[in-house]
Parts: sequence; structure tokens; C-alpha cells
Amino acid sequence: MEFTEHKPIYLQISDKVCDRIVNGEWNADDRIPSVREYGTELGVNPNTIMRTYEHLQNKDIIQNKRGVGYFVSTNAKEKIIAMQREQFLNEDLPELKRKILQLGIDPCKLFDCK
Amino acid sequence: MEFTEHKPIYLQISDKVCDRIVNGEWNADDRIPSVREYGTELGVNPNTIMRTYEHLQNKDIIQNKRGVGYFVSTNAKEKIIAMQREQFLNEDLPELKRKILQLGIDPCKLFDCK
Amino acid sequence: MEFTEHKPIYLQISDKVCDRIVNGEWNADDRIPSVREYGTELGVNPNTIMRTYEHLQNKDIIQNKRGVGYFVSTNAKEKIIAMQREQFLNEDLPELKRKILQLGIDPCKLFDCK
Amino acid sequence: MEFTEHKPIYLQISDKVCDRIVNGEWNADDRIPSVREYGTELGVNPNTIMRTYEHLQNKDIIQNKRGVGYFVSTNAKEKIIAMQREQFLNEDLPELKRKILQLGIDPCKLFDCK
DNA sequence: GTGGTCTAGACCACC
DNA sequence: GTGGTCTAGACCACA
Repeated sequence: MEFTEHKPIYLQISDKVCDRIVNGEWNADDRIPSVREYGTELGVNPNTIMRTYEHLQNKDIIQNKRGVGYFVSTNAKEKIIAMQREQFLNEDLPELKRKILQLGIDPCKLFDCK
Repeated sequence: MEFTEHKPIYLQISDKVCDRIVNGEWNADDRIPSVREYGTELGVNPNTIMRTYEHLQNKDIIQNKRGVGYFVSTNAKEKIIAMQREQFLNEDLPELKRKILQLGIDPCKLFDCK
Repeated sequence: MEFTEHKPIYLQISDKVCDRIVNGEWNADDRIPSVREYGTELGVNPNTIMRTYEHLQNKDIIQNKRGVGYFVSTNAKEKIIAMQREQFLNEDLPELKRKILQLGIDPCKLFDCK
Repeated sequence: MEFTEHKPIYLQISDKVCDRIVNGEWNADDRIPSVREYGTELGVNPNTIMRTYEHLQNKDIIQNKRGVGYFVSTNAKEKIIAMQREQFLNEDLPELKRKILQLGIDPCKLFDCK
């Protein structure tokens, strides 16, 4: 796997995991790869995966069963989409509107609206 | 001044300066605040402002007269707008479209298009 | 069965077993469930139950008859109560008093004393 | 500094920090030691301190000023006490009552209530 | 086998 | 100087 500069690897992996949950590759209650497994798969240190999993656990997207592994939470998919939507509407969109206005671009043309 | 979490402060200040130039608050050949002045005004380390100014100088948006201060370049406004426009169309827009699609939002409603 | 976050599962099960002995559900010389049986009942790996039983055997609370199963020791109930009492007075109580003091709670009200 | 077995060092340090805030040694808006400083002071790896600070930041007890250091949050003291109180009443107390009942101890005598 | 913690040491961006 | 990320490698408790 290739990683972007300037964004922590563990967050990029986190995004990747979320994508897989959203697109249905990993479903609620599925077990996801162990930290070691996933680490070698992605060519990354297990500690880095650990960090990803901690991060996702804090957001209630995955859960740990002790001694067994990490599992996708119930409603993880809905949670992710809700979070992304909220972030988009509250943070990205205002910035976007400001920029479009400043650049004098007609937003309606950007998306083929009439 | 309040700063965003995940973007370097010196870049956020850079944006702010560009805004002021674009909206006509600061015009071509105007002297802009000294590093120290601006630093205390924003409650930020002067080194951070220094970095901002270096960054803007590299983009030919401001210029340094030694012992005097920094000045807005001629055509700075046009340069900024052109750069922003290019960046918006080539980088931000595709990402934006992808996200809107994924979230199932109707882009036309975002901007009050019919 | 639900388990607490920061306490090993095998110890939580151990507590549960002790409770059953103390409240008379399981009496001296009774046979307790097999490792496998109890494991599936609690939705837990048999190894975990094994560990619980070893732990209890070390404290002479249960005994193993090879090929037959585990049995509640004679005087198990008294032993448990004595142990708990000692632990409570020597370890838990001082810690408890410290905490109550720090939080500024009136201990008398906690237990409906006058 | 000496550390207890069976409880992660980074949490023990976290407790220590909270203690210092509660007893007024460190006040709101104070800068706390840098990860390196505190690490060497406690004879612990800086990463471990980092972990402590992340943990406390997640609980809004400390905050980071980028490039400067970590600072005690406003109301950190009140927050800590509220958290401890809540944990005591909701988790520790029920367990305590159960144990006292089971052991047949008179709770009123424990605290010199009448 | 699993996760969790810790160390030592490195490199980086940022202030 | 500050924090933040990452690696490699170790050790441990737990299931």
C-alpha cells in the first residue's frame, strides 16, 4: 500500500477500514484482521495498526473481544456515514462556498444543475 | 485568532493574508505588518509569521525590502486568484464530487440551484 | 454474561463461582460444571474456565477428581468469607476511606446511617 | 518513581497528573512538563508520557498548544472531581455495598457513624 | 493465538 | 525547543 505524505499513516489506514465498512466489504460483527496480520499485509509496523484500531475503537466503529480480536461494531456503517456527512456539512461546505464565491465561479455549472 | 486543528498555523495565516489582498484590504505595494507586530496581534510566535512571509515570498505574493519590511507585490491579487482557481478546479473539485456522491447528497440543493 | 473492562475474565468468573458458593447455590462436595459446559454457558473459551478453576484450586476452594470433575471443597464457604473479609478490611477499606475523604462525600449517608 | 504491577504505567502517571491538578499543584492554564522533561524526571520513556498526555487530552483535562507544550485545561480540576465522583457512585459503591452485605459487616461502624 | 505496554531510537514538521 | 509519527523489537497477560 502506498501512503500520502503529510497525513499520518495510521489515519490513512483508518480511512481505508472505514471505506471497507461503508462499501460492505466488512460487515457488522465481522472480525477484522489482527494487528500483526494487517501490519504485514500493508507492510507496516503492527504498532501502527494498533494505533489505527485504538482510534477506531474510540469512535465506536470497532470493538475488541479480549484475546480474540477486533470486530466491526453494530451500526458502524451508519455511524461512519453520519460522521462524514456532518463533517462535510459543518466544515467542508462553508469553506467551499466561501472559495467559490471568492473565485467568482458559478456553482450550478460545476454539477450540471440548470 | 483561532486556528484549525490539522493545518499548520503558518499556512492558515498565509490564507488570511491572501484573503486580505483579494478583498482589497491590502493593495499592491502596501506595506504589511512587521513580523513582530503581526505576531503579537495574532498571539503567535514571530517565527511563525516569518515562515508565513517566506512562504508568500516564494510565491511572489509579497516582497521584502531589507530593513524596511514586506510589501504586497504588483499583481498579487490576480496571481492569488489564478492560483486558487487552478487548485480548486484540479484538486479540490474532484475530491468534492467524490465525497458528495458517496454521501448521497444532491449537489444542486447545496447551492440553491434549481 | 457481560464482563468488566479492566479485570481479567477468568477472575470475574472466579468471583461468580465464589458468590454461588457463598449464597448456597453450590454446596460443599457438590460437583461444579465441567470446563466445557461452563464455557459454553458463559460464552467463553474453555481455556478461560480452566484458568478460573486452577485459580480456585490454588486457594483450596475447589478440588479436582481426575476424570470426574471439579468439586467444592469442604469449608469452601467459610474460607471464602474469611478471605474476603480480610481483604476488605486490610486493602479495600483504607483505599475507600481515602477516596471518600477526597471526594468530600459523607460516608454516613451512603449507608443510611444516622 | 515506583510503579504498581498490573496497571499500565501511563495510567499511573495520568493519575499522578490528576492528583497534582486536584491538590492545586498545577492550576488551570499552567504549562505542564514537556514529554521529554517529564520522561527523564520519572525515569520513563518519552513515548510513555506521550501516551499519558494523549489520554488526558482525550478527557479534556489538558490541551496542546502546538510547538509550545501541554497546558492544564480550564475547569480541569472540577472535571476530574466530577468524573471521580461519578465513577465512585456508579461503579465502586454498588460493588462495595454488595460486599459489605455479603460479609455481614455493619457499614455504620466502619465510618464511626452512630 | 490475541491485544497491550514499554523501550530505544530515529526522523519530521512546526513554533 | 515542542509534539507527533513510525519502526524494531521485546515482554507480558489473557483467551
